[in-house]
Amino acid sequence: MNGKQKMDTSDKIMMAAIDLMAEKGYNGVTTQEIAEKAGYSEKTLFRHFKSKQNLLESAFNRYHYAEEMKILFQSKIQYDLQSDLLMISRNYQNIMYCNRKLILISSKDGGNLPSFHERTHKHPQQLKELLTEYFKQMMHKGKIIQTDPEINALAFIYMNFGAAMGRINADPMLQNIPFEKFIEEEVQLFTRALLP
Amino acid sequence: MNGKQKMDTSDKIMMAAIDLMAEKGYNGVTTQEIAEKAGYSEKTLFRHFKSKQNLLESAFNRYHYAEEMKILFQSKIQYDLQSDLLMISRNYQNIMYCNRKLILISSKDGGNLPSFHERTHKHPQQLKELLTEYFKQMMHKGKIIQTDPEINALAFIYMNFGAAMGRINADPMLQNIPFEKFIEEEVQLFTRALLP
DNA sequence: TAAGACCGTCAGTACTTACTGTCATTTTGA
DNA sequence: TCAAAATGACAGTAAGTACTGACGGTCTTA
Repeated sequence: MNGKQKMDTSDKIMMAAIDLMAEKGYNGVTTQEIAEKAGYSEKTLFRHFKSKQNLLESAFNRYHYAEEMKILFQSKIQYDLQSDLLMISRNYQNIMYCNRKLILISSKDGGNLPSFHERTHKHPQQLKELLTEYFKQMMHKGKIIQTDPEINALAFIYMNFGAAMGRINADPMLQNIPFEKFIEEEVQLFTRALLP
Repeated sequence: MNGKQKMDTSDKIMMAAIDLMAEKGYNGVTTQEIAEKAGYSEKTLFRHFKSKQNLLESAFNRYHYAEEMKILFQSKIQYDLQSDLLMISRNYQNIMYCNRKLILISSKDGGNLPSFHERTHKHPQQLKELLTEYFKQMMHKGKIIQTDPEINALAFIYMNFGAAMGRINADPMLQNIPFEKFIEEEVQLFTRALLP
């Protein structure tokens, strides 16, 4: 097989699948529709993927963007509250935006597709632990006030999660505000709340 | 028709439909399954609802809990930041929790079901406007610092939205923390950030 | 030019599923 | 106790859908 040619076809089909499934859900889209959107016949779709489920799994593996938060924490933390939170928030939002369509599919059909939910819920858990540990250290250094570090981490994550979902769903509430500005102000709000 | 008896049957079927659709999505559940879960035959389901779509719409109308945020603001605001935010947050979380299954259905199949997305996105928009206006007034009274009231409103809503989604999806991150405590701390964090 | 990789068309299979019709049975209320 | 209402059992229809097989065409490459 040529490789390049086949890769192009597979890619087009996978992207079409992601687009349509993000919009209408796994069960809301037919293999016929996916093939048509990709510009191929349904037969070709099944020549490249052995089943509809296999198509989704392949697409997920191919286009799932995962950045290791742990490395980020180890390498870029400066123990300056504002710049650290800004760095974390920007990276989180970047990951969420890169994976936005997979996130939509996961939120629609996560219950049905087995390995899906697991992989989309491992990262947040890790982030919470890293962030909790970070707040603990900052408290120990006397750089932030004494508060529950776990709850602070949760609040920060949930605020970022809410904003990410708003952006993904094109929330009209966000229309008038540049997203980057929202992130900066959100971080500043947190900073004011936690600085001694 | 008796009315009472039929209402019981209809209710059971609607609740079964909501339960299953919240779990597996509109297209992931069959009328057969719904009827069985409700304890009736599929035929009876179609005697009470003319179609699957009609069943969902009826269930939505019957069980959609809508509290007027506007009235809440008009009657219960005291212009004390901490108690006001706590009241707003508790009410918001209450509405989200009452509608949790409908919210799940809406997030899965909102794209397909026409009138759905509209009705689940009108309230947040109104809340944002009320909250923005509230922060403006608080700034004018000198009770909070000078910041962008719209962004503050957004941040507060998104943090609450994120937490609500976490609770709805039984997020393991929330396991160790009583939800009410999280709400209180979250409000306190906001209060510290905005008080002069 | 010949072989092979890739694709389209079309017909078709097997299964699911929303929805209906018929008739008998049970439940309910006056 | 009787009539009406509600339900179940079962068979069946029509449409949709994932997936396959057979054949022929086109394009690249050696």
